[in-house]
Formats: sequence, structure tokens, C-alpha cells
Amino acid sequence: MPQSPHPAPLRLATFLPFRLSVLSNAVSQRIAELYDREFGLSIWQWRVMAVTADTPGISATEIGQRTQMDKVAVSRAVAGLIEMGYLERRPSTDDARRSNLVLTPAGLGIYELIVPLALAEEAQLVSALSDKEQAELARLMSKLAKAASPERDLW
Amino acid sequence: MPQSPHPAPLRLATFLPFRLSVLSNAVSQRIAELYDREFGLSIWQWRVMAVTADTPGISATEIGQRTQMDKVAVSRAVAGLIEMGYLERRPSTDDARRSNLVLTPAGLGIYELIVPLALAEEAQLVSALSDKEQAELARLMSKLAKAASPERDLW
DNA sequence: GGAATATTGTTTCATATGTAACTAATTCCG
DNA sequence: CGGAATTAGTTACATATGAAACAATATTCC
Repeated sequence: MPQSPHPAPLRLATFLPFRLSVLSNAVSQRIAELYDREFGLSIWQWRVMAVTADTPGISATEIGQRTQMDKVAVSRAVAGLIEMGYLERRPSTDDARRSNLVLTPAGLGIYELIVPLALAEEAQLVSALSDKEQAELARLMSKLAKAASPERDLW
Repeated sequence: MPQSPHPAPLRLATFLPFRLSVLSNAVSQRIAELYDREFGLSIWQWRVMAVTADTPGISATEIGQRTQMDKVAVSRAVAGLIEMGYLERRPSTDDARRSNLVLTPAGLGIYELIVPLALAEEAQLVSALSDKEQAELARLMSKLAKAASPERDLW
């Protein structure tokens, strides 16, 4: 028996924000477990490694923009990676506030171990979809992302 | 200049787990702000209210299954809602460990205020997509959810 | 019946996270 | 030039979160 005679219908299971959250968590958790279990990395540390591998000499602020992490999270992830010996801070010559961040050889080594595993995990995940469906999903997500936060344009 | 001669390609911006996470966060944050700003509710409290409105007399464990919250999170959300006067605990007659949870009139009242706002927010979000695209997105997400965690079947 | 086991829900504790305050360096602009 | 405002990044503090221990009740199975 419903508590109200004319309730507006809202089933959590069909509510997009909820579904997105649950799906994202399920996916992230699978992947995060891989980073953590095998390499002792948090998701944020992994993200920092990924963009630093892609753009050696990147600054912390830029990392934040690319990964959608706030500056405190970047600062902590960087500190952790440096302590683990995976990342190195090089003082910027033209702006003493910045550091240019680069992976150490050790960091690059584990990065290259992780990449194929991460891609394999992703591949297994999306293998449930045809190529066409994968492309369509990417397209719809882009549209949605733009609608959800028009200000920042990531993709 | 890439740091490695033959790096495996992984651009965060095209990596599905990352994109899902960013999208989900952007959407959740918009909605969470509404609950919090207007009604002082956390996302978890909102979820508990939603399933309790849908199924009066539900137990904490069932809430956890339906919302994908762990039992500690449910316990805390319930405690908060009770303190705010939005939820009521009725001892179960057949199992003294359980409570049957129901919204109070006050809780039902704000629930019915929130629902249209939440649905409007969702509608605005998905208005970037055609009806057909919305249906397609839902379908693809279901497939993906099944691939990501085949064990629990939510949808 | 009653000991062993499982389940429900809460509490405790250690860690993660976000906001705001802060330091240091740079840029803006009179 | 030189003070005001901005930016890069870190630190401090308060809160959120999750794992494990816990208490209370139910169930299983002999």
C-alpha cells in the first residue's frame, strides 16, 4: 500500500543519476582493486601517473584540470608517488611556484605494466557491447557530460 | 616527446572507467547540491527516503540492497533521518533485530517536495538526448552494469 | 533443548576527503 | 618601482567513510 494517494513516481532504479552512480562505482571498484592490489596505488595516484606519462613535465595544476581532481587531491597523490619513488619533481626555471613532474624510470616501468592490464579490464567490460554500441555509448556520454557541466569541457 | 619509444596508448579522456566516473560525479554533484541546499539531506539520506517511500515498512538490510549502500551507511542515514523527524522506526513483531521503517508525515511531505525537483533536474539533463537516445543509453548502461558486476542484478 | 552458526544493526577506530587558511611566488597596474 | 591582487601548491582541521569488532536476536542441527 503506497503511503500517499497520488505520489509522484520516482523509482530509484530508473533514475539516471542513481544508475550512473551505481554503474560508475561498480566499474571503478573493479579497476581500483587492480591498481591497489597489484601495485599499491590509489585511483588518484593512477590518474596522476597516466597524465604524467602522457605529458612529461606537466604541472600539478594541469594535472588537476585533466583529471578533474582538485588541487589538494593532486598534491597528496603526487606526494605519495614521490615517496614511492615513481615520480620526480623538477623545479620550473621560469616559475618558482611550479614543479615540472616526470615519472622516474621505476614509475614508467610500473606504468607500462599497468596500462595493458587496465586496457584489458576495459576491453572485457565493453566486450558486452558491439563496436557500434560502444561508439554510441561514448557519443551519448559526451552529450550528457556537456549538459551536466557545460562550463568545463573535457571531451 | 614521449618518455618511452613504444608506449601503450592510454588516454584518460577516452578510458571508459574514467569517463564514467567524471560524468557520474558531475551529475551527482548537481543533484546532491539540490538535496543538501534546499533540504539538508545527504545523497544517502535521500536514497533511503526514496526507497522507504516506495516500500513503507522496509528494513535497513533491504534498503542496502536496493540502494547499493553498505549497512553502515544505511544505519547512519537512518539515524540522521530519524533525528530530523523524517523517518520512524517500528519494531518488527516477528524479528526483534529488525525495524520496519516508515516515513513520518513530515518526511513524506518533504519527499513529495523533492520528487518533482529531482525529476525536473533529471529531465533537464537528459533533454540533451532524444527519446530514442535516452532509451538507448538506458539499454547500454544495463548491459554494462551486467558485465561489470554480474553477481548483483539491480536492473 | 541447546550449542554452534548466521543475521541484523550499531559502534569503534583508522583512514580518506574537502574546505579553508596559509606560504611563496608572480602579475597587474598605478 | 611597489603595493594590491592572483596563482601554485601545501598544511591544518573538521567531517565522511569503510572495515572490523561488537551486541542482540534467530536459525540450524544434533
